[in-house]
Amino acid sequence: MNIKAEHFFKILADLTRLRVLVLLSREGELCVCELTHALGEIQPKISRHLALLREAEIVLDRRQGQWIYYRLNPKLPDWTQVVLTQTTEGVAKQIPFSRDHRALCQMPNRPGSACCA
Amino acid sequence: MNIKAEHFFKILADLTRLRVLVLLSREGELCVCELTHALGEIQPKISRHLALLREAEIVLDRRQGQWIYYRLNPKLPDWTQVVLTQTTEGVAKQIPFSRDHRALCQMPNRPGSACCA
DNA sequence: CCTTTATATTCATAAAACCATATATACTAC
DNA sequence: GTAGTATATATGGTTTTATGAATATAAAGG
Repeated sequence: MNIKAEHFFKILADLTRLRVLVLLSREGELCVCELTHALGEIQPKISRHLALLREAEIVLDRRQGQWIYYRLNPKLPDWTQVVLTQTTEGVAKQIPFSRDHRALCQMPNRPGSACCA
Repeated sequence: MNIKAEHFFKILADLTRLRVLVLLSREGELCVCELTHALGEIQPKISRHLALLREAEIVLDRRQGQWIYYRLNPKLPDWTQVVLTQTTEGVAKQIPFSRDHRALCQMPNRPGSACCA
């Protein structure tokens, strides 16, 4: 696959999308309602940003019943994978990224009742 | 030093700034007229983007006579350094980055008469 | 002083990005 | 079928960002 560096960074240049990517990187796969709860944002906002990530082929989605699960695209070019990994590690302990993770773990009635490590 | 991930990526999310950073990463230090020639852009445009990079503390500048030389800030956080390095390696052979480097090497009357490897 | 060269900044405009609200679609269960 | 939940998209407004053109500043050399 092919992604222009400029476009790749444009996608990362928004706090909401960055928070989504950091969470997906830590958790592997999350549905829209989990992301909405973790970030404390309204659902259309999350969906719009997920659409941008999906169009850029940075994330993949799959439907399971009424839920749609998103995950990082494993076929990203090597250098973008390193960039994403480094970014995730670099900011995971900072606000608001650490708070997002905590909120996710405390989400009630989480579909699939997944549990954060 | 302290730079927010979101802001860092906003800075990288512009093709002109990315070209400047890739060149600086390869060459170490370049003055404004070298960057202007290498990218084939008008001088105010380059200066404006350099100002943004300088304000974000991603690059440092030093005056030498009538020239002002720019270089990457060595005190960037580790993760941003890795990101920059990976980006540079990832795009160095692609257009327009490869072309910028060639244009720089072919610049006539280059101050300091530096020579690209 | 004046001229030339290098660099920075200001200004007005145009394009892009983000947002909240409202609405539409899709699935599930009855 | 209807109701409820999950997700997506469309609309209109506001803010941000990039741009070219013009102008300003600073150094060097007469």
